[in-house]
Amino acid sequence: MTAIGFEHHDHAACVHSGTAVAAEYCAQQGLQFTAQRRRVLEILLEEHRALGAYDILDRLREEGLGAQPPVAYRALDFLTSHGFAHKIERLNAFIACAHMGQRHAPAFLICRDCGAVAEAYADPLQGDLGRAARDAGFSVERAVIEVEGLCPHCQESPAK
Amino acid sequence: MTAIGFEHHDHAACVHSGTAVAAEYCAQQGLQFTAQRRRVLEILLEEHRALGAYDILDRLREEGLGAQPPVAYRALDFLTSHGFAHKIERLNAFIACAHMGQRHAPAFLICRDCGAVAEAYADPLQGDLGRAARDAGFSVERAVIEVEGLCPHCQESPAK
DNA sequence: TGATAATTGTAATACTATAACATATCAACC
DNA sequence: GGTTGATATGTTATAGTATTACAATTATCA
Repeated sequence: MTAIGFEHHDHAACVHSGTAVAAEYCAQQGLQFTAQRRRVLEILLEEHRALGAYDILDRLREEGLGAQPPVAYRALDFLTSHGFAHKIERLNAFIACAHMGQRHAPAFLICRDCGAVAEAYADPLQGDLGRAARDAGFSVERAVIEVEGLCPHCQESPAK
Repeated sequence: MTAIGFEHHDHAACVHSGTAVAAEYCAQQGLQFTAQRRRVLEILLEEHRALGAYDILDRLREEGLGAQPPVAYRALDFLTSHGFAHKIERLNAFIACAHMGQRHAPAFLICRDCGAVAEAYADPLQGDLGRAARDAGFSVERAVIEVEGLCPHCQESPAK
């Protein structure tokens, strides 16, 4: 599995397929894929970058889909808890999942110059980290793995 | 290098040696290890857990060392930028460095039950993550690696 | 249809962090 | 020792992120 996020691609297609996968999963699991939740996922897929909860809230407000912070946070909680989106802790921001429907332990590559975020995969139980956890007798449930640096494009021509 | 944080040990000793290492390093580098900065590091070493900036600010206030948020944030910026403390992004909190004076890429094991945090080491350039970064042409400068789960103690007798 | 659970609307507030600018202190040089 | 420029501190105000609490509505299913 390779990182997704720095190369160009067909946005419309990933918005469509992303929401379709989420809708399908919700139908199977008896989850309500409501208009608000769907719209927030669409916004994340359309923007294809990490957005703050208040950026999303602004969009919802414009569209008359909700005006108060809990509206955005609830939808984001739903999406993140079911793996349709992820929170980037380093940025206090959210991004649509790039591997929708696949079980995965996400890791993120964050460009400090242009802000682009790519989603990769990294098993937290492998390598140094897994060894340290086992040595400490720590049972791993979830991992936040976020790497900062420069994306290929910004190494050549800095955005700022 | 093994994780430090879940086992008991001599606090007074680590407060003393931690500040000594920081003081020595600052002297060598021509950095000002001021009373405020020293005190914040001492507080972090004494508590030996992740503290929010405002927890620290409360302590400083009690001691008459500063009453406004920038006081705490500035000291924490100094300490984190020189490796004497680390920010735990997942918790929006700060913890004293457990490997003071050693060059290292820290990783953290966070117990979701009791809140204890252990510091481990994990080279972000190894394993899946390093491979994904290289494949994407991404140059890594810094990594946030924070694992959540249960510490050995809370696996046996949950704190909550 | 009625009971129950899940979702949404809304106001208020808590928590986290920074900008901006004035004052004070330090370090280095004359 | 005093001047100067850089660094650090004091303080006010504000920006940005997130949650609590409770009322109203909508969905689900017996």
